Amino acid sequence: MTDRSPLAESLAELGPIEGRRTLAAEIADRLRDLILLERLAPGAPIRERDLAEALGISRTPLREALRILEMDELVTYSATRRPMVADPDVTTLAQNLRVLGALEALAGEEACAQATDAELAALAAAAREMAERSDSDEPLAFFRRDMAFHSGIVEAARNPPLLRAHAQFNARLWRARFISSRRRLKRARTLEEHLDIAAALSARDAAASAAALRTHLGTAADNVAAARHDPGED
Amino acid sequence: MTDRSPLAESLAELGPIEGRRTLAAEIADRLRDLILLERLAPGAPIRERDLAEALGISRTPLREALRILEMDELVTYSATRRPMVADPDVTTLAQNLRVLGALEALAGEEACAQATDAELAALAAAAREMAERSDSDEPLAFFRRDMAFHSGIVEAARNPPLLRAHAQFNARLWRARFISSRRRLKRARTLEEHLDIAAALSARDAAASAAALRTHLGTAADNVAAARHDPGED
DNA sequence: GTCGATATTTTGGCATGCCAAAATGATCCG
DNA sequence: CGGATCATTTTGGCATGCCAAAATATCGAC
Repeated sequence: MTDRSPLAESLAELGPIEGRRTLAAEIADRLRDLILLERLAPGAPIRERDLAEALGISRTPLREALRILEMDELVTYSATRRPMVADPDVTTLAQNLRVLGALEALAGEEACAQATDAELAALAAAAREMAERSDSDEPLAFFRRDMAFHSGIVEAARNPPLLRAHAQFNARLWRARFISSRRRLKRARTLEEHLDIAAALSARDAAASAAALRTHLGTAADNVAAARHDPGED
Repeated sequence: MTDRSPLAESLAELGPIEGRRTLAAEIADRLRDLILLERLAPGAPIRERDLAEALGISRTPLREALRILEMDELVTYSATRRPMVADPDVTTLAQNLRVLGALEALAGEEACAQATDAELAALAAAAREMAERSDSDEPLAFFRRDMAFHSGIVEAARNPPLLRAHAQFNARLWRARFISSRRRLKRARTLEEHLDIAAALSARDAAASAAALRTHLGTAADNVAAARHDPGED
């Protein structure tokens, strides 16, 4: 590190100025996780005072966090401004899924032009590994691999705004996709499609990648719809 | 209106419960306009106290509004959390524009399936009218028609999440697109492309609509890049 | 005169408090 | 009893105040 005065140095050690985050952002992340994992049930009302106390913070940063989650559509407000955990219906989920499909298709295209060979190889390896472990993997582990594969594609596109938008829509759909993923019905198809996608990417065939991703997201939409109509099983 | 008790009625008249909005949301909208119209200059630091006072509100709702605009990427924060009006570079604008293109392409596809004949006719009429008025229109009026045409397509898709995402990205790009639109360089091409889009939509040809919108947004990207490299003129 | 240390001011983050409006519960009349 | 009315409590919205950290100004040494 560069030379600094004794005072400046001691200050630097105690208070890192880089990458500081606000409580609100931190809380938004925590709440996001709680919502995705259904520790906060969909449709459940959110009482600011209680939740703030439970989190050990005051209402001000909590309210800012709720604003963030409102933009993410993970928290909605009643007509009388009472906040609650979002609980989108099938139609809304399908609409979001189509947008996600368009975003991933674009990501696939851009990844063909922007990704390094190493990245594409890693994606291909991930798809292969998923296929091999398919039977042994626990639902959550399988699902995480699935999500990581998709996120990897978007990262490879090297388009930060796209990455953020993708993360946003992905979060909205996380729960629904996880639920439908637990029912192993179409795992085989999912895995095939992943391999198709990886192949198209490795060939740097933008059109094929986009097409493969679109049909894959279409499959996801079918799965979500099916899971909603026929809840039980797992 | 339905029968109500005298008391309930008088209360209803004074305090409309429907569609209530918060100050923060209101302020976010106002600030959005101020940013888009450059009454708040790109890159300018935002002092919460001053701005709150200027708006006649306290810092709390202003801060919540800034959170909203941060998600919209119209306000950014320095490493030390000092808020300022966003000032995206050309690369970022191009990246956002590609996302916007993907969103509009999807909107075009869905509009082909969802829009009413009347909506499509209105879009075609709008494109035609724009072409006719092309020479007489003031830059701002021309630009507003342009934006309205695009928004009309997205509305016709009847996909609320898509509509919101589109509005978000559109806002990010508003300034840049307006600036490039003022330089009338490629008005003719813009108008042609609008007619192409309208034609594809009227034919309810999803693939053609998507393709036309994509190339159109590509043109927009070129225009933005050109305007940045060669500022002056108008 | 310039650079660096230190004092001062400014700024954003968070907590607290108050208020109006909505939700809830008690009450009274039919 | 049932339903409307009124009292009570709860809740979210906003303003205010305090604090720590960053920015700026001040000063001093070389």
